[in-house]
Amino acid sequence: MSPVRRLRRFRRAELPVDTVELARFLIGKVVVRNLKFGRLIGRIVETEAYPIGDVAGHAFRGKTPRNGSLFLERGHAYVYFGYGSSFLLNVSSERPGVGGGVLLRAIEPLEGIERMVRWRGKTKPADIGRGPGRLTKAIKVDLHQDGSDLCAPGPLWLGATTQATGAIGKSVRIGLTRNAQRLLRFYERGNPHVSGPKRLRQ
DNA sequence: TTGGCGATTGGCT
DNA sequence: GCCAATCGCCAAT
Repeated sequence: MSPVRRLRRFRRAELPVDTVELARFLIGKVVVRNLKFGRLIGRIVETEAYPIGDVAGHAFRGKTPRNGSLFLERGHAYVYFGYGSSFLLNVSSERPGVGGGVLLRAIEPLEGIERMVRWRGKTKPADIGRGPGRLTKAIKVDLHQDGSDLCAPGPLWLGATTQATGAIGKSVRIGLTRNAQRLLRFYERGNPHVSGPKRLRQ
């Protein structure tokens, strides 16, 4: 864990206009959650791309009330409730009207760790933001944030610090049955906050 | 109207 | 590592 230096929010123009490129780009960047009590910051260490035409993606069958945020211009939040238990946070990733998203699968806590631990309950430090459902629980994200602009000042946004990013690994995505063979998962190699089995973390 | 299933988690072996 | 819990979505009835 290291102090957060020279934190700045992204302008939308800085985000790649392509789902897979954005998924890779976001490794090592940070997600900032502003709450009444203060600020929570997590460093993104694992993502998955759900590009245009991907049968495993929620945008595949077209726009519905549930997945509408995936069709917003890149840099908006798409949050959904999965498996009857967890909220999952995505970043919309294509042009307006085109469906695509990047799932944020894991963060390394940088700021507000005590608060994250309180909301997560009893857990190992490495597990605070390790997994997409744990991540949202740690930074208090739910359906209220669905559709919000992550490139605007406000309760939830994406940014960068000066901290260097380690080697980036690439693998199959986790937990899929359809279209499971494509290498669309990105992660910082060896980072203990990355989810999945050991072979998918190194 | 209904049944199967999923971008998961936590507890137990 | 395995498995049950949990519930909204959607395709098929």
